[in-house]
Amino acid sequence: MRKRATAKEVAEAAGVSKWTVIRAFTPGASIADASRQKVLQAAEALNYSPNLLARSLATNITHQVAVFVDDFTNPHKLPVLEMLTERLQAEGLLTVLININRHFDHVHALINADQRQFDAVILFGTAFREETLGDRRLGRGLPPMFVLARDSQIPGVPAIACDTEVALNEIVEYLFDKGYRRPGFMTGARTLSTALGRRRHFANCWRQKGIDGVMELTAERYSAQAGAEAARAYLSDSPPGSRIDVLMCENDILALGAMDVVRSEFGLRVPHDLAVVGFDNIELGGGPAYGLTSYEQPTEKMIDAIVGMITGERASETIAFPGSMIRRLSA
Amino acid sequence: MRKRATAKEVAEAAGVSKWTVIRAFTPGASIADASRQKVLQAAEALNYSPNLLARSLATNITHQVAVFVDDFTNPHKLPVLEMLTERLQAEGLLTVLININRHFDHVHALINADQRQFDAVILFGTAFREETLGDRRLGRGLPPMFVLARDSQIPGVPAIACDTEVALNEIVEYLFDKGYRRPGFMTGARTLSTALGRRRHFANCWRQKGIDGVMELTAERYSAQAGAEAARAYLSDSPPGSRIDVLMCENDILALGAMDVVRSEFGLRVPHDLAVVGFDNIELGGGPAYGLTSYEQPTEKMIDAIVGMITGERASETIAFPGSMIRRLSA
DNA sequence: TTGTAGGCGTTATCAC
DNA sequence: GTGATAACGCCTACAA
Repeated sequence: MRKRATAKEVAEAAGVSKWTVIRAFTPGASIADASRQKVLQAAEALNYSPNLLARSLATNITHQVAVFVDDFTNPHKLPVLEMLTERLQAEGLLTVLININRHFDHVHALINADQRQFDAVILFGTAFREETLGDRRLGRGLPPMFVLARDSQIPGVPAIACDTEVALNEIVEYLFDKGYRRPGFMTGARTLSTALGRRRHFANCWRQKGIDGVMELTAERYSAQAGAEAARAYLSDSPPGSRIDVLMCENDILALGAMDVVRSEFGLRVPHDLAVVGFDNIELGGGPAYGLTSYEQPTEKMIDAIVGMITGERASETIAFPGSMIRRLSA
Repeated sequence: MRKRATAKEVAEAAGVSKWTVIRAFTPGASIADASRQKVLQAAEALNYSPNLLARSLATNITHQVAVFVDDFTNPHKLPVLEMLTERLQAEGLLTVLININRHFDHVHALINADQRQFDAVILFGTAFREETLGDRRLGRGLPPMFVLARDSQIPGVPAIACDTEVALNEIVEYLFDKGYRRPGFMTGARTLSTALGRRRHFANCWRQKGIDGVMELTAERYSAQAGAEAARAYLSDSPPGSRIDVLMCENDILALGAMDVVRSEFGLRVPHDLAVVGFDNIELGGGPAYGLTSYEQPTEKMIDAIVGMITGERASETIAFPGSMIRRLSA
């Protein structure tokens, strides 16, 4: 059976009151050195350490942050999670990773996060409509929320993301300079607004170059396989002469799947017959097997910002940072 | 300010005692239907839901499981995390993802997990020596621990993993049948026992085939880049005639990095000049760009087992499940 | 510097 | 079926 020593027990062993024990474990509390030593010694002997659960109940601070994730197929999530957990831990915050799926939806997760008194909720690459919240109002009951690596659909919920407008401008500028004139854009279908927003913006950039009409490819999910299927469907339907000459994909994992099909199944050369561009700059896209031209999100800045907002060192507001274009051989 | 309604407030609003409110939210409690309705109505109005923090303090059950991870470079971690969180959530358990690194080591994390009263700790792909525990004894104070996807170094801590003995036998059998005779094995250096154990077992299998001596390559970490460096170092030092003819890597990500170097920098054909085998069967290894022969861990069984042990539906004991060989073109 | 009351929001258990 | 008392282990405030 699990049985932890309590402050009371330590107090008895040390011959002081339990409040003195508490003080010994409270940085900056006024306590005599002699008492502190006695307490620490007794605590050591009893293997005592404060019960953070009880502390949280009393202080209303859990030092836990929920991170909602609904897409585990993009390898890019992993390094971001690594950095995020590290920074949060450096601030004394632990990360509760919550898998949003069919059986456990946003509302469910949010109610849970509320009941557990998490200090904050991060929507990492996921979002929901304002209506989803129903009657529950932000600011009362619900923990502060933030959207990471995506735009926010919910008024009052700040989004910390890469500046996609700047990114797409830079990408299109680059592609135009390279001489590409028949662009296509592949989205992962799942979400409406974000993906469609990006696609629309991509199209706008081309329009400013005098090029109207961006071919639209739609993958079923965000995975290499889905990217492959979408590329296959497109190439099967389009005769060689009428095809796009550059395909921008919403993220790298789609791009790699598409590239597989382009090269292996249709024998096309990348970038000569069809150029491919991704987004995220995942490690495997950078190797010689793909040499994928991509765009790197300013992950570090984004995480610094969101952690600062959670700790209160920084004002909570929507903000977008510029990333950097990664030029390789695929486009 | 966050302010949640309490059972007491609901009680006043509903004109009952707070214990009746609690009963209304306790499945299977004896309460009159009329009272329950009154309570639920009042709760609805006040937006009340039970405070799980207080409940945990009183019951000594947090419904939270800590998952320790110290390597975020292997993309294979992501789908496993997805399945693990989903299964845990299905059992009403949330996952606290803890990043073990220089600034936050196992001991630190374990003390924290203890203080927060987590129901269990999963060491996912990571482990430490028994000595690390110091004086703290298992079974008293510390939450129950499990090692996932790796062997356990700690007596009393069960490991749930893929049966590497069976796996390596099958792999070597396959390679031998294919005609390979000069094997090499690449480990990620970091950990001693597990990696070295695998390498030793790999060597044993070959010895049974009458082949002594397995070339040993050592990567600095588990990443494509580290795998590439290790392969580069080896190939640079070994003249063509004396080289191994098959390279088994401890995981896919090392294998992909190695394959990049083998093909692009040294112009060798895979598998003709040098065959490559990985472990984990990550999505990107399966595409035409690599066609990596690999070995798939029985993730689902492993997770079912560990979740069963945590919930107590299953006896806690070390167990290894056989996986399945994935034959592709790289070997 | 130290001790005391009272409270945080539940649950367990017993009396009515 | 319902109410009440005593925990759970800590923290904040105030008093000594």
